[in-house]
Amino acid sequence: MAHWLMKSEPEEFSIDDLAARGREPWTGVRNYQARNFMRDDMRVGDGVFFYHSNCAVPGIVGIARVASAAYPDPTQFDPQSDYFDPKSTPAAPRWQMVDVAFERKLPRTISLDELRRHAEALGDFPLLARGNRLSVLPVSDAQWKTILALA
DNA sequence: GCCAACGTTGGC
DNA sequence: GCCAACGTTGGC
Repeated sequence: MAHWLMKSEPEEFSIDDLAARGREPWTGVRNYQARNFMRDDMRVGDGVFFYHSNCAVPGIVGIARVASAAYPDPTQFDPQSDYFDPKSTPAAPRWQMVDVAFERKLPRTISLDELRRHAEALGDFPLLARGNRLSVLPVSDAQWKTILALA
């Protein structure tokens, strides 16, 4: 079973929003590397760290699960959507996504700052890499355990 | 709001 | 196929 970290801006969609909805299509990923992780490597049941980005205290706030195989993100075909991609067509969709299901909220936020303080234990963790901007990234078994133990 | 990092676009 | 310009991400 693989593990992942997925970023969301809490003003757009927070862990509380996911808790309220139960399950949510992960729309709006427009980065090929992130898409490829969802399309090629994610499996139903994989664990996901839900990360709040672009906010007062960025960090991991909860646990979710991959709840579907990848399928085309409908927002790419919708001219009204912020995520509309005029170069994409239903016959040849560019962007894929998965559904994500709420599992639990962590008792407290494991902040980016705290994660940095455990950089050594976390080893090669892409979230902590300089200039990292990926919104979907892999988490190793060891990293998953290390981070869960912090909560 | 600033700006560093970095991905994408498009002219050549 | 190079690379400058531009847009976006996301921490601060």
